[in-house]
Amino acid sequence: MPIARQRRLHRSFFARDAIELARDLIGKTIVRRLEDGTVRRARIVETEAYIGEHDLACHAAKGRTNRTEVMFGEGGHAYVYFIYGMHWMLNIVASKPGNAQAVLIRAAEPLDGWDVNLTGPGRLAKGFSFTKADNGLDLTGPSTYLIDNGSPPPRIVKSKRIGVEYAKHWKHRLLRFHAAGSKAVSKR
DNA sequence: GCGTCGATGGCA
DNA sequence: GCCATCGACGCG
Repeated sequence: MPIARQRRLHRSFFARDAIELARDLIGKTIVRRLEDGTVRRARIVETEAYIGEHDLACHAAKGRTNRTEVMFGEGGHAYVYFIYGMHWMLNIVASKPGNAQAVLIRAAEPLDGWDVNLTGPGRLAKGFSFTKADNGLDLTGPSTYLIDNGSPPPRIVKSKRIGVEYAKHWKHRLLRFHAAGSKAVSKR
């Protein structure tokens, strides 16, 4: 058995359409170094694509505001927002500057024996301690980044995005992706 | 195991 | 007023 090569994901990986990025992020590993030096890692198993100002489920449909500003910027940065008065959501900005797309990270499987529930976007952000302070964070930087561990990509299942009933015809689009067979996929 | 409901604050 | 959610609760 050859040893799988660990490859860091660079800017070009993120500077693509959110649909492609959302698919390709399944099976990739998030790595986050905490202030005390601890490293936490998890394998992404569920994502959703939000594909621009025309997508009524995408926050960028409201135009360029203080909240959505980072989505209009360079791919590979974190778009972190607060919702329901208590939850933070981690998104990864996709595409090129001016094209406001992002991928919501909905669930992951903790690695290295880390005992935490990362099933659902609120729990995932909480587990990794993503907050307002991380909005705009470069995810190709030293503290938080993604890697491809070289393992074969999982079979991917497509479905409708969760919680976007308000988005007119956009609610029907199959823009949610998850790894087939993972027990860590959010329940709904 | 399921459906329903309340929490709680930023946002347009 | 709504929301890219979660956990608690009641059911029988």
